[in-house]
Amino acid sequence: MRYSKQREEILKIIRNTNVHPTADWVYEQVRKTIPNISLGTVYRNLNQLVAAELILSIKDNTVVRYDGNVNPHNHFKCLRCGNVYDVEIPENDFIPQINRIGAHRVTNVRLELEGICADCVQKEKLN
Amino acid sequence: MRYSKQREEILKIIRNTNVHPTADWVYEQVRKTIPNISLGTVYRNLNQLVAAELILSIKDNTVVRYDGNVNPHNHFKCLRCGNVYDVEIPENDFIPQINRIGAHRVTNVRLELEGICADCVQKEKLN
DNA sequence: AATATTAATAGTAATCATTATTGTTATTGT
DNA sequence: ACAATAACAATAATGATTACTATTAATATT
Repeated sequence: MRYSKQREEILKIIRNTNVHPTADWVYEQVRKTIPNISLGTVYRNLNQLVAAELILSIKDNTVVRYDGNVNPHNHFKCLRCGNVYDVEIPENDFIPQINRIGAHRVTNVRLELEGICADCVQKEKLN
Repeated sequence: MRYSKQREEILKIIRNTNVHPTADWVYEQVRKTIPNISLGTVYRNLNQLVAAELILSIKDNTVVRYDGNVNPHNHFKCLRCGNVYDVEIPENDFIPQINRIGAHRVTNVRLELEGICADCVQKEKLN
């Protein structure tokens, strides 16, 4: 993978946010510094960065979101505001029980959490 | 929701399979008995059946799959053959620890499992 | 440093699952 | 039987993503 300023900028943007951006959001951001970048370039580079394991991709409904935090962790989606949060869960607590599901060999466990985030819970209390 | 033979047929098809079909698969099946049914009708009815909680929808990569089993359960996807299996997990074992993730209020926990299914493990041993 | 090689780019067209639209048909209440 | 309207078939539109093509730029080689 040879260097390009487009890819460097895209990686920097993803590492400097915690909003789990979509390709389109990244596109809007990177256009501020590289105005004539192509949306296709953003998609291609996001895929390359995922392949190189420099970022993670998470599927949210119909869109793909990206995450600069490559440490194993899970996600919590707020059903009210739509934000996606990183959550650390001590996987050891429940993974062992999961590895023997029937006769299937489990290699990958993803926990998807939904609910109301702390901010929205707070706002709810104010009403 | 008023009656239609199209919806009845779609529901029957989903209840009589365990392949977690896509909209397109359902469309091909239902065309055997209702040849001039429209793909749009299949999509609209699948959405209505999900809203009525008569079936479940599960997202698999870029497509949506449907499941006639509405009891709480999780899914295991085989990375070799692509099949999606229902798996029953005693949720009680790990859910309690999860409900207190930070200050977020968790209402929904989905566990997505991946690996090699029993059939593929078996085939692997034969080689 | 100049040149050759080819990955990466910008711009745009194509794809694919899904949803929306429109005119017609079928179900249900009166 | 008839009116009201949910559901239909057919098809157009949408939106996220990928593919294509000619051009540009990063790295290797002389």
